[in-house]
Amino acid sequence: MEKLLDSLNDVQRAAVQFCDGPSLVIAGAGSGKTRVLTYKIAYLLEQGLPPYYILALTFTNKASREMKSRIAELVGEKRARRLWMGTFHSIFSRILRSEAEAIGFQSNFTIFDTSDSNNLIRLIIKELKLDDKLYRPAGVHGQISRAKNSLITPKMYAANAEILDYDRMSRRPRIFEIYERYQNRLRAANSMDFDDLLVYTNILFRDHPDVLEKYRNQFQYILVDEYQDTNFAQHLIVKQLADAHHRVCVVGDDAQSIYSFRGANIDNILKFKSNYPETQIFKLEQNYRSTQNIVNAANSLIKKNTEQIAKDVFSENEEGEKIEVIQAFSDFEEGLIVANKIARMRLEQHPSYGDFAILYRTNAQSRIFEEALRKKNIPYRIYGGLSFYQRKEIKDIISYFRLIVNRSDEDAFRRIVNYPARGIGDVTVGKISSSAQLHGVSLWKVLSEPLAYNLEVNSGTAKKLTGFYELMSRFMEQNEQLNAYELAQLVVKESGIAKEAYDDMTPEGMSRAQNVQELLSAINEFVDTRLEEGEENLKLVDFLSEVSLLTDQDTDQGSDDEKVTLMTIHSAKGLEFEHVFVVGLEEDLFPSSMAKNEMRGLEEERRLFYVAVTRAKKTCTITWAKSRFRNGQTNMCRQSRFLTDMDERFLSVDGNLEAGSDSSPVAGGFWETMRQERVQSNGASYTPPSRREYADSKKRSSVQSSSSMPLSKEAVGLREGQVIEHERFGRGVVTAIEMDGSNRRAFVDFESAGRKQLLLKFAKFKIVEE
DNA sequence: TAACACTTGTTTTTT
DNA sequence: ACAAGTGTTA
Repeated sequence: MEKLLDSLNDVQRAAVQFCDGPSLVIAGAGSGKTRVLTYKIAYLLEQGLPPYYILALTFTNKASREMKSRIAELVGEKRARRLWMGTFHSIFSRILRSEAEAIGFQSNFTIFDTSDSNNLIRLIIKELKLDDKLYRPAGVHGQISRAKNSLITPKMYAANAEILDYDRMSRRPRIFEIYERYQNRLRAANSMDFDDLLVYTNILFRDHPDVLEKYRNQFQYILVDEYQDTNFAQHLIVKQLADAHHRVCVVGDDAQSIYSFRGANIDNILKFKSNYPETQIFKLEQNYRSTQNIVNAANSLIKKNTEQIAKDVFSENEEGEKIEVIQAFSDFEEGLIVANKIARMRLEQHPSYGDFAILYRTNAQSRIFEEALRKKNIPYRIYGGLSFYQRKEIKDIISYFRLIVNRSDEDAFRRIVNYPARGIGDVTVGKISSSAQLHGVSLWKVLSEPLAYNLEVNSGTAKKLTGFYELMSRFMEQNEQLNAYELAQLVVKESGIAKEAYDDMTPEGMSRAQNVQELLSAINEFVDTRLEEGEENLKLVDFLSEVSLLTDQDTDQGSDDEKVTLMTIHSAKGLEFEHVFVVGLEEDLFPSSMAKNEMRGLEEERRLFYVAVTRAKKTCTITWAKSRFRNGQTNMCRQSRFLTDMDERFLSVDGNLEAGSDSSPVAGGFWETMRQERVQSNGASYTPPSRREYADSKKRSSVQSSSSMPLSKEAVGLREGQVIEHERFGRGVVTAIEMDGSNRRAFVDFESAGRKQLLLKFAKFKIVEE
């Protein structure tokens, strides 16, 4: 341990060793925050505190997994595993499951994700016969979510004049009714949405002092990472748990608070000390990550914000290159410039592709970079977009699981009662639903005793319903014996999903089939790894409770891959790269048009930009485009105000930084011709493709391999003419490669299996011949 | 009831 | 441009 402490600087060490009271660690970007947290936990363990007395809360699953493995390196796997470490949502869902009865739930409650919530809200809006133009599910859900994050119950909501005024002003005065119904429906379905996990934890602690006492005693030391991103509900949970002993350490950086849209309240960190007057504050100000230039540029940027904790982040690394600011003529050219620069840097120095990251404000920007990179044969990996578990076919299967585990789950019921199609349509479901509402029971209950609830359907429909009922009942019975994987297999087979998926030979169908397969493997892996860790034979309910809190951020992490990383700035938080490109620095994009009107919003955008720049270790390049194709139109753009927020001493700008005056939108047709005629030179000149070619390149761009690239699951280097060996289909020649949304697919003539289309994301094969 | 064409909103970020 | 939701037709 001594040696361990020696590797820390003075402040870090002091922060690690201070364990007797509340502490606030203000951790500037790149200042070794995670290091302090992990060492601190190791230190606590070393002092003799048992691991299960330590509660460590993180913001993402990924962060907690990483920290866990780093702690395991320090103190051994065995002890690390017994820590209570995870996201707020996962830790408290675990606690809620074991205390479920206290708050009137069953421990197998379902967790709704955002789209589940939106669906339910849509349904309620319909039932209330409200205008769905005004009451858009996502908007209403946002409002409800905000209320929940502030621990405002439906009753409080309905009694709060200020909120009601606000709703009336936005011409949606009946949100309070929707909220109440929504909450009742969730409860009736033994379900919680994400926010409920925090709300009910608070209620649990508030109404059950004995339970609170138990966890207070258990969690002798509490650590919270990314404290600047906590919302009121989270803050209060921590406060309640820490109130007795005050042994709580929160770590964060107010300058990196970027989640207020989700209810994060920067005041939590700004006012931590007033909650605990005896708080010790540690400021980690030395940045070990970036060059001086990057740190200085970032500092000059963040200085423009008003609300913040004073700190002086500095770097003792080399001075480094200035931040290059490049203006592109169009979004298309922006992609080319970045791809070219990556290629050039690869030649001149020798960085691995994994050292590069392209960071953007919105996911929609990724595509243009994908295309540019693909043209240059640069391998890349995209994070974000729709997650595996959001795909329809996956959600459908999961819904089977949900209904098996929790028969009150109305949403799941609706989803699968006619999937695969078994002739039970909207009318029938409507009948079941109104009968269920009339009698105050679940849909499943009505289905199980149709006569008792006066369900009137014709005999044909009745037969179909019985069929579905028996099918599900069998699953429910089997669930007692079989483990998650065995049952999942059974469900896929017997429900007819397997048949439907594998019979469908369209490319979409094949991809669906592969997704189903992928899900089964995931479940298998889940059961296997848990088995290895010595846990019981896992049931479907265990898988479900884990999977509902999983996001695409967590699925495939092979970060040291030889691939350029493309992601939003939000998902880049906490990461670092040698060479970072921050792209799309234009007004109304970054800062987003949504945020620019309010001071707070604008400052948050600025912090977001700060986060982006400080991801870079060696070089940072910023680009913007004078025109951009968005929502089916090409628009002229003005350069972002953030560019002039930075001290130019740390920048190297091509052209001038004062934005041009052209801000009027330009019609697409006009712009297309411009595109063809104009050749912009930034060292790299190019001839814009004709409209036709451009469209083609989207659909049918062929990918060539660079031989040094290791063949991964995604088979980045696959190109036409190669011979591959496929797991199921054997040998075949690649005849073409196409893009299909975010998926690439290859057309292959197999020697024995004939012509097939493979989704490269999932296909398992080797390249045998060039 | 299912398949299909049509209309509409969407694009800020995610546990 | 695109996906998702809605309404219309077979």
